[in-house]
Amino acid sequence: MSRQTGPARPSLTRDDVLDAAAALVKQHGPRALTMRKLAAELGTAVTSIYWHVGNRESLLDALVERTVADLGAITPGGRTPAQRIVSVARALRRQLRDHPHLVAMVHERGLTERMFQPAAQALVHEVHAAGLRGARAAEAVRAVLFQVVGFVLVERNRERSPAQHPGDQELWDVPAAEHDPALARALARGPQPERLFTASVRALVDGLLAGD
Amino acid sequence: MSRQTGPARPSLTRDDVLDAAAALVKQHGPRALTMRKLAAELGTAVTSIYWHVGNRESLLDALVERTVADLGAITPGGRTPAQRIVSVARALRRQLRDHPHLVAMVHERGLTERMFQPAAQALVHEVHAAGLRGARAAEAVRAVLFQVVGFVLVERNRERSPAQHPGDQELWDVPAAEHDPALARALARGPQPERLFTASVRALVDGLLAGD
DNA sequence: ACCTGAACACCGTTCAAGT
DNA sequence: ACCTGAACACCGTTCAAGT
Repeated sequence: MSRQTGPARPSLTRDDVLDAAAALVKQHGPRALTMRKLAAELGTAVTSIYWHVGNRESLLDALVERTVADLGAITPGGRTPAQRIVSVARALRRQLRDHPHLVAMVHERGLTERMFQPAAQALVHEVHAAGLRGARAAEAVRAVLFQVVGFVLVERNRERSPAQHPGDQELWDVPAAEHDPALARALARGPQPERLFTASVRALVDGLLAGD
Repeated sequence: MSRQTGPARPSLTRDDVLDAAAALVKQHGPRALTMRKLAAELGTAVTSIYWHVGNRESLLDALVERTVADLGAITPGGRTPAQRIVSVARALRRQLRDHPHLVAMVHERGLTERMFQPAAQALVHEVHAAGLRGARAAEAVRAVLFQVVGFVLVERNRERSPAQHPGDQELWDVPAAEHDPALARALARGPQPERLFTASVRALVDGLLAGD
């Protein structure tokens, strides 16, 4: 249970701590990140870690901060503004899915706004290009952001607890699909997140751009 | 730190435990629900609780189960199917907001599907009335459910950590609002959840019903 | 059937002490 | 400036023992 990567280290760095913490989180999630396990992994006393990062909470803060900073830009693609908005949403979801524990951690820390700043900037631009102005435009941007983050949160959770207590089949079938076997089948099959996400965002964007 | 409600209790009941647990969660959230605090609150030994509920995890499971069961029906209102779908979404959000810790607990336990069964049934009905069939209908139902749950999750979190690290103002203003002071102001003001929610759901539903 | 205290293995964190 | 062990106050859970 000592350091497994890299050569002998002269003295412990704040970055060493962050690296080891990141590795632990990546493998077993934030709950498995224990100050004591971390110390064991680094081959130091628990209290050394406190000297470098303050405490567990600020360690996690720093970790999130660093991960967010490394995310990379979001560049829209597509011809129409609607297409480009959808592509931003998909890129954002992709980023979040690539760092499975990040969403929850960002979410718990209330850093959502900061985290989605690049995506938000892109969205502002595209929404403007689509002709929305003022409060309507702001609302559209936020609607998409909430949609994406919310979706990924729900989706991530579905994956973590794979066997929903009542299986999808048994849960849906009774009176739901009224004379519509195709609907019944689709419900029983369970959601297909990729399709569902794209369809949802597209519908939302269409609705937002259409006006009321 | 002993029992504060009701008269002397002859012997500890599983329901007593659940009641006390519910009270603790209601006041300070699930994290504050400690087996030892709970025992203190009930005036019993910690180990008695284990006899009645197994362990902390199943205690929380039971708590969620009971709360969900007590939620009450969702009855759509409005004239057009679109209006009725929006009203289901709003009713669902209302239910979730009335039990501030419920969403997160349900979410963590992967009981989302079960929890939204009543709302889902109503949605299936309305979506069908709106003319959607088969896989399209199923997708619409799920899109709305994901939208509502995701929104409430994001929203709840925003409330828990009120001061976003960079304030909304400073975060948004730089290049975002291009020659659109009203947009800049709206972004700086921060979201108005009630309005945003309604607008989002309406847009999503419009988009879903419009077809692609 | 129900309740108890003692004990175990884990936490995060502080602090005085070392180099 | 950096690292250490000891200690504190908390956890969840098990178990043998009581009534």
